[in-house]
Amino acid sequence: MRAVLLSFMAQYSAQLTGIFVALSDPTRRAVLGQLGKGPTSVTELAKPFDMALPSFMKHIRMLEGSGLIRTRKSGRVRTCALEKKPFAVAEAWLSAQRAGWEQHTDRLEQFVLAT
Amino acid sequence: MRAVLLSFMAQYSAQLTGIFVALSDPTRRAVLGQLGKGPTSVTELAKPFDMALPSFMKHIRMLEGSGLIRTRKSGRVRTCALEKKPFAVAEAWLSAQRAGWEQHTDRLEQFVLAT
DNA sequence: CGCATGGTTAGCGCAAGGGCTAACTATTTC
DNA sequence: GAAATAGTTAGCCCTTGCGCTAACCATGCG
Repeated sequence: MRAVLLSFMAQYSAQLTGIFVALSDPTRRAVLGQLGKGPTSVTELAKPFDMALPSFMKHIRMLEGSGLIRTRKSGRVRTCALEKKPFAVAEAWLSAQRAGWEQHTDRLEQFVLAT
Repeated sequence: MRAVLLSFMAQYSAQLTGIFVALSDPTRRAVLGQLGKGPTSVTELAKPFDMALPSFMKHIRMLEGSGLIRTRKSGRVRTCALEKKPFAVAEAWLSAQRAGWEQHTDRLEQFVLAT
């Protein structure tokens, strides 16, 4: 029961870590901004950046690994699309922090914030 | 004029990078959660973590470097306190993304998101 | 004064991040 | 079928992140 909660927390924390790591690079943030306009192929996405394709692909893989984008290959072209849920996860953590500033009363919340 | 905007964008992007890097570590997130309850000394903050002090201090320095906390030493004890503005910066970027999903019309916004 | 407490500095080790080139595979397209 | 296009794989380099120990101030207290 408590073990279940702890395991949930561990996964949640790992997911948060992945998301924030992904967001911590300007190239990846720019890619996300671009994908906000709609699904795009890798080569198309890479165009604005002065970077070799393999390097760029690492960013794509990292974005996909964190769940921030979804990717599908049809024919020889891989198309990337935004995945919106992880953004909500990040926003939720931030607003949980904010919530913590105001009231320091809820014990479960304290446990969550502290883990 | 345009150069000014570009320079602003560069700093903004660097700040965002710093913030997300800082948030991408579980220990640092936990510290922030703790600091939500009020200012705390380094040793006090370090207690829950099975980590040597110098290692822990690196996290503190990184949090301070990103602007997420403020730090002041009086006597032999260094006290850390939350700095709330950077949280707003992160939230602003996330909500700008969200805004980008809905309408792709504002040209300045596109420029901002893409940089 | 002398010792405990709270940080700090220096240096070391390992893993991961972010970039590259070279070479290769798998589709289209002409 | 040959050549261009779109990714992929492998391997290398260098920097940074995150942990450690050992040794060193600096302050507070008995």
